[in-house]
Amino acid sequence: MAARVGIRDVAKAAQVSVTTVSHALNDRRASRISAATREHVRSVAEALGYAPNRLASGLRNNRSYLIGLVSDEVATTPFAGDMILGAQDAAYERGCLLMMLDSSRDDELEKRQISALLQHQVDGVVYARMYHQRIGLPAELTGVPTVLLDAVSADDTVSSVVPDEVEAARIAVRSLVDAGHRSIGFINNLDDIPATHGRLLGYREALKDSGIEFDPALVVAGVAQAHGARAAAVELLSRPSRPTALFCFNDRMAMGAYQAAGALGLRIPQDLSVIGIDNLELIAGGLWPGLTTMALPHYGMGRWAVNRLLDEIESPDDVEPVQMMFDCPMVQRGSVAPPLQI
Amino acid sequence: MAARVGIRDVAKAAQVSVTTVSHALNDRRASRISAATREHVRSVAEALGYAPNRLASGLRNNRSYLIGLVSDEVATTPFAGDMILGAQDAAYERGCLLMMLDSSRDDELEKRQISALLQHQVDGVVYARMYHQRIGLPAELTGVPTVLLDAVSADDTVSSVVPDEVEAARIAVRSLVDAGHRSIGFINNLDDIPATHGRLLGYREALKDSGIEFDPALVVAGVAQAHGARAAAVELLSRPSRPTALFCFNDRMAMGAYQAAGALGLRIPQDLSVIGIDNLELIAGGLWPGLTTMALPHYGMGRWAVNRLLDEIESPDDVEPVQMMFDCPMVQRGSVAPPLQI
DNA sequence: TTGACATGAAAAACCGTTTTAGCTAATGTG
DNA sequence: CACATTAGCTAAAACGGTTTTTCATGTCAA
Repeated sequence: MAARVGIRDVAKAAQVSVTTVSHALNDRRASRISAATREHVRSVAEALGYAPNRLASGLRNNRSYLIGLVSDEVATTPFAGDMILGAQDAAYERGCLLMMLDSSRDDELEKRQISALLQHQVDGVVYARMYHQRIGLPAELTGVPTVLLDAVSADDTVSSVVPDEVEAARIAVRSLVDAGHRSIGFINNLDDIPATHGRLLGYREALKDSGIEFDPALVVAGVAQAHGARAAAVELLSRPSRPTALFCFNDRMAMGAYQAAGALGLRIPQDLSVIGIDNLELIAGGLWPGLTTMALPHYGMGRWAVNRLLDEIESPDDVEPVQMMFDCPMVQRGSVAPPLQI
Repeated sequence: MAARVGIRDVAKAAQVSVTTVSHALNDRRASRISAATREHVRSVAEALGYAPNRLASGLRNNRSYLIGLVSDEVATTPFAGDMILGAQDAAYERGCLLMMLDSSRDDELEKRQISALLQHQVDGVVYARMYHQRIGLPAELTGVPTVLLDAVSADDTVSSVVPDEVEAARIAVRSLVDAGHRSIGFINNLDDIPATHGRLLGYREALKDSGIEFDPALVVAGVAQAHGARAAAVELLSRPSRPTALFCFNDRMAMGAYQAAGALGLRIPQDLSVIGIDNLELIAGGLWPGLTTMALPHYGMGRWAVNRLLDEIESPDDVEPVQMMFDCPMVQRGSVAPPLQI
């Protein structure tokens, strides 16, 4: 590593004091320095390839320009990348870098990892979960600027951002209604999480808005994976008067619905329309025909979380926490069509 | 944020000098301090909840305990999480934290991002690619300890780790042979990347080892996605004497093969055996029946890269770069069976 | 001519830690 | 007993920046 060039080297080369160099480069007290000197110093710094040592300036300014991203299940969650990327882009745009931490395994580990983050003097922490949930914040984070990503806090003491589950389901179901379907099945998840309840609510509201009576028999549930939906879908589609469309809790379950349809000899979308949630390219783009689905706004939520965090850090007054909801856009592929018997 | 407790506070509370505190806590010059004092200082530090400021110690030691992870396409690559997690686990075990950076978009951005990393005084950089490739290292990284992850350098100047493509393919194909198949199709990728050539080579070697003559007509190619394999598989399986098994370039292409089989009325695994590469849980676990496939060792490669990087950082002599290859274990699900006509 | 004020630049203090160089008192050696 | 060694501890000097304070000019009004 070539001996780093420091502010002293620049000062020497430019024939001025280190103070002047600092003032010339950071626009802080710009008034105290002549334009000519500033330009001179800047060109010398550029020529020398000077880059400030963030450790040193962070030490003095009590600001590291580091943000911790604490998450769970990064490895097994396909949208993790989008959330991370959104967070990272926002951080970079505002001059910060992201420090990643995955603590899926145990709370003890999470504690120690968070304290490692704090030792590195992170300016704040984005506490991310890989699916929308309601959580309590680890005690280590009290007093540290924090924003929740894809989660809400049990007590509304910190800002958070989550997708609007109800609206996503409502839009999905309405699109089926608009295509002409009147008998729409819902393959739901079994877990007791906000998405499960929110999407059921949205399903019911969309039906109500369209003047279709809610039929509990059309709602079935399974584990949130392909095989969980397969059995449920087979059951639903084998009935004498089967639904003409299925709204699935997520894309994986929609994959199971495809398999059930295939087993029963139903063509998608001619005989059966299917819509999912998640917009997992791997599945939605890989299925045949492509799956129409609601995209979860992970990238946008990641951006929002970091931006909000930096806002709160940079203006420590006005710290009223904000609970944000993001809309889920629909991504049309080829799995929705009008029902045959219309 | 409660006023942080620093080494001075500990010194004051313990009635000793800051020097003594530093010595008592870091075992460095332990000989110079009495056991009694050390214990006393430690208990006081513990009681006060003292945690050292890594920025300050990094400044002094010229060691930040930060590692940069530069990657591309994190958002769109399903294995990204595994690589990141492996890297992060290894880093954490050795007292470091990871700083993430995704520079998929453009080289100019990558340059600036890497320089941001260097300003934060990272101890080294893991330069990761999301699929096995041969690359040149960005100029900004010369002189910075670097290890390549899932990539090899054009000139062998830095250590690197990649999966053993040839061996993975050989094992996959051999397992089909062992199941009794003699006519095995290979649906390859079109891109000119090491995986494409390596897996073809492994396919040919496995056939040769088994005394089966290589038939170029059994090798077809398409874009590395489900639809790319679908057409290729339909063509291959519609021939009068069709292969009884398909080795697919990756799991997405295997998904296309499933679709082709379904369209042609072939049951998996009774009428057709399929094997993939990647072990994408989303696909391999979601398909019906489950897909037998070769797992790419992303987690292990991530760990290795960070450990190797820290080894090189911690013993700057002995910097002979190492080119490492990782084996790919087979994950059996339900897509391979003996051929019917045996 | 002198005091008030503006401007530009240098010097010093500071951030929290580690390391170097001393200092003191106790111990060992002849 | 004189002297060297060493154990145990501490003050002070880094580390590389930023911020604050101080100082040296120059300008202008009274």
